Formats: sequence, C-alpha cells, structure tokens
Amino acid sequence: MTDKSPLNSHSMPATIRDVAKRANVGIGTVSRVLNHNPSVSEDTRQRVLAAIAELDYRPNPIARQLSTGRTHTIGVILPYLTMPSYVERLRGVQHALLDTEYDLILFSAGTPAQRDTYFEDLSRTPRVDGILVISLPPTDRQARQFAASRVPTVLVDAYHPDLCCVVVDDIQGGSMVTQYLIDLGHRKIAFLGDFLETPFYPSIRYRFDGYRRTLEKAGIPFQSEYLVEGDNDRSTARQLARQLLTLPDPPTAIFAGCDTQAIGVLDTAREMGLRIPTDLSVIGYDGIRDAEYLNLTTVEQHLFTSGVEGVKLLLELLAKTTSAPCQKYIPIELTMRGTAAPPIHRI
Amino acid sequence: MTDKSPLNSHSMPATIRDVAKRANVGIGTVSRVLNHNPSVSEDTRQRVLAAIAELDYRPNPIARQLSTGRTHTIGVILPYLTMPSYVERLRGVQHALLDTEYDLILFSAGTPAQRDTYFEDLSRTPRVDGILVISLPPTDRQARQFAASRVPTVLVDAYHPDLCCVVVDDIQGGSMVTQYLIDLGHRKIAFLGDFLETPFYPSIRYRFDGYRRTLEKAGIPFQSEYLVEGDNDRSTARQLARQLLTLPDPPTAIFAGCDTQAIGVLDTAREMGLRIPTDLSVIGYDGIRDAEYLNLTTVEQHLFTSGVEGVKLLLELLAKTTSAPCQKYIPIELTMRGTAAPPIHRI
DNA sequence: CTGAAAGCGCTAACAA
DNA sequence: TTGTTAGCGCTTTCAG
Repeated sequence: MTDKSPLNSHSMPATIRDVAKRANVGIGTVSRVLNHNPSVSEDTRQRVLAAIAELDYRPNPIARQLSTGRTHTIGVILPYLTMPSYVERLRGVQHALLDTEYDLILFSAGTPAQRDTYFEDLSRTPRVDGILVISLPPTDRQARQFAASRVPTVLVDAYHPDLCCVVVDDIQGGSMVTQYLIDLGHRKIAFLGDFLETPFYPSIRYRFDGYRRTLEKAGIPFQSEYLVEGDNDRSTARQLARQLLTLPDPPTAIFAGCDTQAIGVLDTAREMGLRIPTDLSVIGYDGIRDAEYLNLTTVEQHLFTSGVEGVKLLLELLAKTTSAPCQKYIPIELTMRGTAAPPIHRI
Repeated sequence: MTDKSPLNSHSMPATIRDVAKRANVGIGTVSRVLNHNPSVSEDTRQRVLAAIAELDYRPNPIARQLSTGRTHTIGVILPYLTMPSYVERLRGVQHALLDTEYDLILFSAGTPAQRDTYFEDLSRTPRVDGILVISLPPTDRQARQFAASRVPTVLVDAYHPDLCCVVVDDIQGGSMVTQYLIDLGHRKIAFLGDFLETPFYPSIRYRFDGYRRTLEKAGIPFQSEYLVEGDNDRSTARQLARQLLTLPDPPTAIFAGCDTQAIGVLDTAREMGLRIPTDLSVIGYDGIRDAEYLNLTTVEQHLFTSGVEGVKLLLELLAKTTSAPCQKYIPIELTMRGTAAPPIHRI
C-alpha cells in the first residue's frame, strides 16, 4: 500500500529531528537556526527555514526549558484576587512584563497553607526564572529560603530585610491621614482596620502606628473604643462603622485601613442618614479606582506603579548575578477629595 | 583535604539520582514512590522517603512535564485586564481551579497581534494542558486551529461553532433592557456602546440587535442619532453621553453596552445636573461589582460563574477524549435598581 | 517488587 | 560551517 509518505499525517507534531531529516542537515544545525546562531551558512539556513515552514514546526518549549534551565516565565504569588488593590498591582506587573520575553504564571493563594506551599515549591524548583510576591509577607524562614534559592525574588507590598522589596512608608501614611484630620479640627478620630495582630498582612499595623503616634504627638490620647478591627471587606467594615457610630460619644472622623473598608464606612453613614463630610469625615488608604468614583479622600500609594517597579527590580536581578537585598520606597501622597472636612462642632 | 562529602554543599538541587544513590535503590524505584505506585515494598518506600527528606529533594516539574507530556497547567488568554468584567471572570476561573491539580498561566493580550501570537503558540505547543479563552473571539482560521489542536480549548464570552463555549444570549439581553424601558414608558431610547463593526468584541453587536428589534417590534422607529459608538472606556462614554444629551431632542433613556460605559453616562448626567432616574434613565450591561455600589440597573450576566463554568467544561474535555463542540448558555437577568424609571413627560 | 535502559525534544560541547 | 553525542531530570517499559 501507500501511506508510507514521510510524515504529514496529522498525528504527532513535528520535532526537531523531523525538520533535520527534511532539510538534510544535522539536528544541531536546526537548533542553531532556531537560536539565531550566526554560524550557519545562509544557504542551509534557508533550507532549514523551508523545512520548518513545510512541517509547520514549532519547538517544544518544555524541552527547551529542561535543556537550558531557563523557563522565560516569572511567577507571581498573590492573595486570591478579592481586593481591588491586588488587581491593580497585578495590572502593573502585566504591563511591565508586556515587552519582555517573560510570561507570567499566576499563583493565587486562597489560604495561608496554599501560600506556604507556593513559597516552598517555587523557591526550590526551576519552574520559573523569577518570583514576584505581592502583599504576602514571608516568615523569616521563608525569606531565608527565598534568599538562598537560585531563583531571584522580589516582594511587592511586603517587607523583609533579607529580600528585595518594593514598599511604601505606612507609618508616614498613617501619620499623614491623622495629621490632616487633626489640622482639619478633628479630635475624635477613629481607626477602622484589619486585625492588627494578623501576620497575613502587617501593613495595617504600621498605618495604625502612624495614627497612634501622631495622635499622641498632638496631645490627643488614644482611646481604645475608637479602634475597631475586622476582616478586610466591605460588609465587615459596614458593621464596624456602625459600632463606631453608635458609640455614646461617636468619632467625627474615621480613618479606614484601606479603601474597601472606607467604602463600607460610607455605606453605613448613608444608611444612618449621616452627611459626608459634614457629619462625618472618612479617609481611606490605597488609591483604588473606586476611590475616585466615590470622591473618597485617601492615601494614594500608586498600586500600579508598585507592580511595575517590582518587575523592574526583578528584571535587574535576573540580569545581574548580584542579589543583595534592597528596598525601593514608592512615595505616597494624600489625595484630598470630598469625604473629609472640618467637624461641625469644634471643641 | 576534606570536602569530599557526598553532596550537601548548597550547590545544585538534589536529583532523583541522588535520592536513589542515597537510598540504595534504583532510580525507577524512587520514581515509583514519587508517583504513589503501589508496587513498592513498604520497607524500601520508607527508605526512599527518608532519603528524600534528608536531601530535601523536590522533583523537577519541567523534567516531569517533558517526560509525561502533561503540564498540569491551563492557559488563560484574555485581554489586558482593563475591564472589571475580565477580572471578575478570571476570579471565577481561579476559584474553579483552586482544588484541582492545575496551575494557571495568564496570557494577557494587550494588542490583537499579541492575541494572535498566543492563539498560535498555545494551540500547537505542549505548554499547557488546556486553554481557556476569555472575551477574545477567534477567527475561523484560528478556531479551526484550536479544534485541530491536541490541547482542549474552551471559549468564555466568545462564540464559535467549532468550539466549546460558555456564552450568554446577548440578543435576549438587549431585548430585555429595551423592553423594560419601553414598558416604563420610554420612547426615546438611545444606545451607547463599543464600535459595532469591531470584530475584537462582537457581543455588543448582538446587544444592539436585541435593542433594535425590540424597538421596532414596539413600533418605535430606530433613529440613527440615538446610536453612538466609541471605545469601551468610561471617559469616552462620558463624551458620547454628552453628545446624546445635547441633541435637540435628547433621549429619555440610555442603554449602555456595558457597565463601565453606563458609569460614564452617569458621570455626564451629574455634570449636566440631570437627576437620575427622574430626568434620565440609564441601564448598563454586565453586573460588575461597581454596579451594585452605584445602584445601577443592569443586565446581570454572572461573570464569575462564566469563569467557573468555563473551567468545568475544560476539565471535562481534559478527562474525556471526546471534544465535540458544545455551547453552554448562562442565563442572564435584568437587575432592577435605581437608575431606571418612567420618563417625566409621557408622550 | 525492583533495576536497568530507553526515551521525552531540545541545547551545547566537541570533533570533523 | 556542520554532524554527532552527551546530557537536562524524569517516567516507563522490560527483564529479572
């Protein structure tokens, strides 16, 4: 019978060997033209190119990865995409990766356990050429592992002295907000945020520290009933806000640990018929897109930029062999919009 | 000197061979315990496990991929994450992938060219076990390629007869909105949306068709000045809305092709001092999170669910060998909130 | 139950 | 300039 035709049956994809055979060259030569190695005569190069086209051949990236040890991929580990801020940072990462040779594998950690698994696996396995960790602070042990690992790592929105990180001065941020409110004339300033003792996202702790210090520097004693803590979502924030606003002596201003929570506060204020900012001042933190929609006064921390800078740093690490830990601080600024104003009754 | 100790210097990571040596077994045996192959005596299994622990060995996933031909990875191709709807769908995908063995590689296509490259590469290369395409309709040629490919593919929010897809009935959606407005008493209903002839995202075309048909069925002639087209972003929508609202005979209701555009319309209405919904009714399409914040009447198309269903479908394809194209329709519903009401002056 | 050996598809060092 | 060969680290027959 027939059907002994070389290949071309739509079975297996062509390999480098098929191409070599077809072009009457060695397998090494094909590899050379694939990798733009100049030591190939123009003549054979054309022959190989023709064979590639005829066979519709594409190199197997996995095989290439195994052989070279490089994956052309960077891994991004971040929390499950619930918060707008994560998305915005990820956007920055994607943007910065756009015209590089790197693809992006997304590892989103729904649980601490999963986060730990990713930390473990990626740092000691050649799956990716570099790692970007977003909003997920590693423990000392994990940081050591990253540092010892062959794969460069940078932290975005997380800090560890052993690693490269892109961060923001959260103490300053907390101070700015508080000072601004004080300058506006507020004395009864509450803090509503994530659990202070949760190690999953420590930034809140610094924001709170900035708040507390500034308060005390201004001679305003910190009052524990003006501190409410809870999960980092809008509906929890609503409840916490209600708790604050039904106090015998309610605050005239609320500093929310993040914009999402600030939005929850706004919800409650509306429900309770409070006018913003007349009856209540609200300030958030992050600078997510919705903050602009809602005319929310907030601390702009340039989320998108943080992603971009994280990638830049990682790219540098990938280029050099050096890997001394370094910190890059992204400046923050208070964006004054419509949700903060002087209180009605000055004391 | 010394330093001739077997390994343990923090140079290269341990390989399966190191483990085999250390456990005094063959390399195949190690592989067996790695893969939970039952034909290993408990005794040697323990020995191997011990060696693994001592050497802190982790199998190289790349090598495993090359050897088995499976990557345990699914590729998601979607537009650059500018629209909230993409993010919401991606969330659904992530969620559904959470307790599967699959990781997720994200290919975000900033440009049509990049999209085409991804389509090409992924469909004919063993980089991923399955592909999920979101909001990116392939051409016939590309669809054929996907269908012929060894790697199962499903389309989410995109339709092609040759492929499996998760979609929504956009004609019906367009109808629902229009009929609702008509029932409310509107006669001057405008349509504001993405360019109708852009093949990059054809859904808008169907929504428009539903709008137009329903209008005509109700005996309301379509007026071309009530159709405005432009890029799919908030600020463009603002301008388009202004164009509509400064018409000699402005519409009493605007149907926006997506929620982001509806929000732009809301912006302009506010700028112009129009009360919503008294002076103007606005209805969006998508059901993004902000729609709820803003109390926007919209067509809820269950974005998150679409991602989940896409993964489910893909998982089925991955399990079976069958791959007959199939469509899964996700039901949509009109969510009536506060931005649509009867017009002031009934005709 | 286990060891040895043959790949997976490619790159890179080494001769020719 | 080119072909050949030896891996990359793992899985998987195939004998034993």
